[in-house]
Amino acid sequence: MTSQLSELPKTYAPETVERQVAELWLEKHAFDANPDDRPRDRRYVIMMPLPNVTGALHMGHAMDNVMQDLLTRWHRMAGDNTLWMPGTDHAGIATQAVIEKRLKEFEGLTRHDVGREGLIERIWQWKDQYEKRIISQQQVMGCSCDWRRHRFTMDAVCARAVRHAFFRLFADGLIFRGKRLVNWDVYLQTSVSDDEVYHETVAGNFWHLRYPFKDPRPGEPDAVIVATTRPETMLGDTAVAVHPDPEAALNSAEEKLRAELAKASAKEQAGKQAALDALIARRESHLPQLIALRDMARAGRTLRLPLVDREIPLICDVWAKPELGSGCVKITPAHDPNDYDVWQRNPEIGAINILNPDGTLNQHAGSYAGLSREAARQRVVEDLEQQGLLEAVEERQVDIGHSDRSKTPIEPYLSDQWFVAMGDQPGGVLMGRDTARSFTAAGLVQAAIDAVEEGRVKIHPARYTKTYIDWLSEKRDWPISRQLWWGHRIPVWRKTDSGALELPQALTEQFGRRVVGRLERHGTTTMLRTVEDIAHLAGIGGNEQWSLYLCPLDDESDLVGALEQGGFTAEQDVLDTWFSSALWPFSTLGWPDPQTAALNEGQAPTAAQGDRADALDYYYPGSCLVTGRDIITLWVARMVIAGLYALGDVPFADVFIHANIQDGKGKRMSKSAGNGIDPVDICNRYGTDAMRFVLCDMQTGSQDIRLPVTADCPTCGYSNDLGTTEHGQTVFTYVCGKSSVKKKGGCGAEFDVLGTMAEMPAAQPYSERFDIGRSFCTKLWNSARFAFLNLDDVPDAARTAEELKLEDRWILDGLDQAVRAVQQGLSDYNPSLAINAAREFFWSELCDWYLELIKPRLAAGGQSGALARQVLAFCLDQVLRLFHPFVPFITEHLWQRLNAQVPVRGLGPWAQAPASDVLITAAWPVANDALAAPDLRALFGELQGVTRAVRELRQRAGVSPRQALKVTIKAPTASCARISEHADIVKRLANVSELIVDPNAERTPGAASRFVSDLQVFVHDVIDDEVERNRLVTELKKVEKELALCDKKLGNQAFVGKAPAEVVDEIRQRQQQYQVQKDELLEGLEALA
RNA sequence: GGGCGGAUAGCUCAGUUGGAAGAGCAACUGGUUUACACCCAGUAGGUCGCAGGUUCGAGCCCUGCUUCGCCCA
Repeated sequence: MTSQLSELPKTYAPETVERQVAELWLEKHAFDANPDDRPRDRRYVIMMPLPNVTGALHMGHAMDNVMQDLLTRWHRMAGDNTLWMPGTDHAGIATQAVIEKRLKEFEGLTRHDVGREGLIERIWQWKDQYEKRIISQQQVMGCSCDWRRHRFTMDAVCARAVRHAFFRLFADGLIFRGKRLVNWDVYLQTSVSDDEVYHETVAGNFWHLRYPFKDPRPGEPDAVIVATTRPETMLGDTAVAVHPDPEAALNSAEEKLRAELAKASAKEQAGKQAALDALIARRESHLPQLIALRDMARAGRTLRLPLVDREIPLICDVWAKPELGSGCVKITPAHDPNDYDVWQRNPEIGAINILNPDGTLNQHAGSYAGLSREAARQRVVEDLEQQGLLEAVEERQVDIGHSDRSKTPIEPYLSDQWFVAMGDQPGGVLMGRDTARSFTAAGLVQAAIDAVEEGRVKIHPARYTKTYIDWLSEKRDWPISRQLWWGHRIPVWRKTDSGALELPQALTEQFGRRVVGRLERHGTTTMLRTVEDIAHLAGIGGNEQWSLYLCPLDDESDLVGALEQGGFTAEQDVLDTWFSSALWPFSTLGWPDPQTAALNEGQAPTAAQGDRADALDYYYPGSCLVTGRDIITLWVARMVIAGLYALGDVPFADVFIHANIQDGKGKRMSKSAGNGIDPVDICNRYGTDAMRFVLCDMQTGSQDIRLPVTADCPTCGYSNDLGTTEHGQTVFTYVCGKSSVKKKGGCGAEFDVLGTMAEMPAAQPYSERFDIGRSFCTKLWNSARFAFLNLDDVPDAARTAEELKLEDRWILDGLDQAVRAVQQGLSDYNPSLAINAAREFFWSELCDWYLELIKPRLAAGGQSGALARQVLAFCLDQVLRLFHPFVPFITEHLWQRLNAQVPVRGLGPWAQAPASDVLITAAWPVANDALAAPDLRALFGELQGVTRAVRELRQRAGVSPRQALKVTIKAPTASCARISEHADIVKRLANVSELIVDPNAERTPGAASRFVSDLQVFVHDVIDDEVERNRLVTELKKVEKELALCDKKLGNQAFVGKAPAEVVDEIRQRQQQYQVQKDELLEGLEALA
């Protein structure tokens, strides 16, 4: 009875299987999502967190993608109309920084050498190359995205969405221009957001400077001392501040210290006490002078700022801390965030910007103009010292912000920037204009906070909700301009002039539809939204200065021509990347108008097809956003805001935050750090499914994941643990065998791990963690192989549960429990729980027990064999379905083979397996009460217990597994019949030749014994009586201990009185069982004596 | 400085509302009975970071401490 079909190869070969299966899915259009008549609750949409085109994907992205694919495949099988929307992000600053760096390294050029157009062209080439690479990586990983809908944040569809969103925000008065202190990257010459700044503590100095008063009076101090870590900024000082009420400030500082001292631990006490003493001493040493200075400030006295010889006021402001330093502080509003705040409170002091965009000093720095920051610092210190104005220099650890992009120190810098107003607005903000869901929110951020607090967006794990709310609650305006060339140009034209304001008619007639404006004059802002709004512009005249900002909706020539004709100049800055990313959940679906979206050739339509809804209507709002926690504030919050603003509804109902992948040292994997590994390398080495299995297994929901990485040296083959191996010339290379821990071997040759160093031999990194994934695939493969050897002529007859044997019903019950657990695990965003429930069933129940049990039935054939084959085919069918979302390739391949051999499966109407030509769209298994057999679990468990006891006794006695044994079970009379009935199970699995069940059995000489709850198992003729006696003594001690524990508990009135009845009952039963075992043991010992 | 998370077997990690401490890998012992040695059977290994507290009962709840990491200022 051999199969028509060829036998499966003995080992699983992922590379060929994966290729075939990928082609099959493509051929079946299995990833395509098209609107149909399925209702809203039967749709499932995931918008991919768009990877940026800076570089290729690493294992962290692999985790993100696999999680999304897992959910996508699960929902697709469950019958949802499922869309997984792929795409890539232009990542303005990151990408431009990479290209500029390469330009410098390989060609020695700057962006100014190649020009705006030239640079952008180079970036597009880079983008094309890496986008291709990223998509191919995702396809290798099995991502089942609808590739026909792939978008890029700078393509025509997304660009139009950006223009519309900007236009609408502008018209609503939510976009404004203002002077703000920004983080200035002097290398890239752009502002960077707070999120793009990292802090490092470095050794620095604290310089104490002396500023003389302009004309001190007798008895007054003739100078103040201020301290700074950046002495060159003194050139931009516009004031010195002293606290308005130094005594009160000292009092409150003292009170606070006393409170801390009171609850300080013994260890901290000494330090706190010293601080307190110092503070009290200051009252004597500093307070009188600070009060004098305060009075001088109130009297309007001024100081002479050294070096530039500028007169600056002494002012009162709470930023000055009487308890620190001299109690006075220099104020540099244009170059320090705190000083900027002081300026906001004291506008009369003004602000002086002393920096050029490239970080050199400008004309305001007098004779220091043209110097770099570093050179200026040195000169300023020297000159002050020469003039006797340098009081002291302290060494000090200084915290310095660095740009994440260029790795250079950030300079706080006052400049004009565009912002989105995130806070509450007078009159509120209309959200979802022109939609059925429009509503008015207090402000953009408030709408996003409400959405989460009201549960319309749920974040998993829930604790990240706090991160989201806390960040948003600050309601900070969003700076959206970037001084870059790569990105969406800010669509604003401006003109600053005085006198009459006239506009070309081509502009005025488009007002409200294609142009809106913002007029600023003498400190007031007027929004120009309609033709009527501009009527009174005619009234402007005289010498009055004004600035008019116009926002055109598009770049059609009539508008651009009119703007040029009117003397307007276009903004040079581009938008923050996150502006376009925020629109991602709907820009990708064709917003604002899916009917007219400018799709690429061959792409799936966004427009309505026949009587089907358009893509935006059908797929918005989406279902789940899957991402890492670092992006909650940057992106998740902004998508919620944008979705609510544009469409009046949240972009997704759930946010699934998964773990980050770390290297062996616990550092987050990233390409730029050189500790990343390419998932494709792992797929090639272990198989894609193996990688996916392990990623799912590791995603437990609470912790980040450590992935120790190894690389075999390409020169000598030595295995280097990259967690301890030392780097070579760059962070991307390592030196074989050179380690921070002592080890032997290695040849000392340098190698590369990412293939980025062309001239260096490259190693392919791997991690032993993926072994278990490969083992799993092999096991699945081989169990299927075994099944196929036995699945010819499987009947398709309807069966009843009563026809089945114990093991059949037991395995179906196990299957049902697994189905429920997998469903629960996936619903709870706990892939590890889900995959392990499935694995446990498949491996520890189906393979280890069921397959072993039915082997004789399969061999014997007949009715019992036919039944076993039918059950086996059904179980295999269900196992493949259950595992498919986790390990799609191997399961699809085996499914094809199963379909060919056993096209019709199922045990009858109560246990169906609906046919499907491809597994990817086969019906997902659902919980089935008809399969459940909870009453059989205890019985089968009892038989497993006996089997294990016999195996253990055999092993302990050193008896070969091949030698059959004689076994007697002493059981309570009530249990005897049911155990005898299923004695075959034990006989088969423990290699027992003769099994007697007897309520009055007694040990025979040479028998080893073991308890299995209330059963006692005797394995005959395997042991010396002396050995058995010793074991019984040991066992007795253990049992007596347990018994004493039970007795103690039950003797405790508090326990019996207060604990729940079922808990007390359980202890009683336990006590009883130990009592029986104790009696048996004593009896046994007596017999041996 | 504020917030969040981790510390459980040699390693990587689970542990649901408090009610006899778990898995995988590694180790050890035995095994090629025709699916699988990437396998099977069996064994050993833990003062759940430390100290208090609440409770009849704490890995889990509360307080403090030690230590590591992340986020924010």
